Amino acid sequence: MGKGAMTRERILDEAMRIASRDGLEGLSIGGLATALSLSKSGLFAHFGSKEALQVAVLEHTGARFRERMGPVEAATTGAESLRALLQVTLDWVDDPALPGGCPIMGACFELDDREGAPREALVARQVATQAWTVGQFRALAPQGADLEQLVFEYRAITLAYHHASRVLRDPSARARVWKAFEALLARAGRE
Amino acid sequence: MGKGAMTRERILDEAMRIASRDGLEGLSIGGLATALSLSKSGLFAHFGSKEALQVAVLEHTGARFRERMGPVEAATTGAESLRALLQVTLDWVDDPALPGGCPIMGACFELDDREGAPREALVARQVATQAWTVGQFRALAPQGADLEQLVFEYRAITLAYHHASRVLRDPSARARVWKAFEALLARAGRE
DNA sequence: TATATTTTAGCACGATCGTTCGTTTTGTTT
DNA sequence: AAACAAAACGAACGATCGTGCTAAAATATA
Repeated sequence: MGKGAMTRERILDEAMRIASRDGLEGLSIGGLATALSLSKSGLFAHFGSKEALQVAVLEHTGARFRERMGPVEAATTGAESLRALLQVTLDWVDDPALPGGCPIMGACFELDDREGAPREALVARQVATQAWTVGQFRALAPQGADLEQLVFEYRAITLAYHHASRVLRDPSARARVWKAFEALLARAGRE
Repeated sequence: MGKGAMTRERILDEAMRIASRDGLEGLSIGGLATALSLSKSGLFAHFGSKEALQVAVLEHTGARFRERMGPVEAATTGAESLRALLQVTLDWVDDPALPGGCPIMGACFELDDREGAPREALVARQVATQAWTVGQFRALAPQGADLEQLVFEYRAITLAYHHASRVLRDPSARARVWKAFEALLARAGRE
């Protein structure tokens, strides 16, 4: 890996951190450069535009999340996979490297009504994740089950965790998540 | 109502609209003034600071939402109340006056990690809403039920609607919401 | 080590940000 | 109609925004 690629990684790690707090729009080139002791123009040259930087941050964030999927891939059953995914997700949201929670969840509420490359990058990632999750539910639900419905409710739980934990600062947010998740699993098996 | 109060209302209606798209931070005094054909300083004088404007927008949004609660108050049972609330919420999120969805939901992911008056105003409102919803679940669930858990899952559904409808643009988002909600009601009665 | 290429820095630009000030217009009250 | 209060305006401020351009420094290649 050349030097350019290395600084690019350093930049994106810090950008991910900042975007988790301030969002992709609140992330500024100047502030990012200062935080890394780089010149604004030097940093800028790595991406060419702010929009390209935002796309890079989204992809970098997805890659960093994917690095943590070891326990999920180690699982053997659909239920185990989903349990592991949820555990990884909760830890991800609470990671100190993300002082403002998951930047992708934040981007969902920031880019939902904006057109452009960042939104497209975001949606593509969301759709891919959704497809994977559908597959996990297929492995544990009886044939004919409404798999997309189950995924809808699964994502609902993760969004509610973000809300309960970060907005309300409810200390029992994790317990609520697991209770809701097990109820969902039970319903999936029954349906 | 004096003239000052009238323009203030006009300002806040437009500010709510813009904040729904661009968030409370993306909402700018200059842009808001231009959209209303007012001078920047004249508009600014109504609030004294951007932070105060943000707080005013949050409170104004809450008031506008409360104006739509008629069907909810008309309901007689807890289940009917919650059904009506959910219906009102879905229509609210999709209202053309809010091109970017509910500004309060957006604020939840924008202010969650920021300290200050706007966050406090937001959380106070969320806590009050939560208390009201707990009361509705109490009216339909058997004694000893985990009411806070039910509210957690109720809010999960509304957050997931925002996501499915606005991010994924899933045309069956509403159907998913109602299916999840009826399942939740059934579980509440059983528990 | 000399050369070619990549990476970083410095400086400046027009635009916009939130905010302050003094003035002028508008509305209300006596 | 006169006097007062409220509201809106216009201009300017320092700061920061994203984005060019050019030169210097650092790295990779020969």
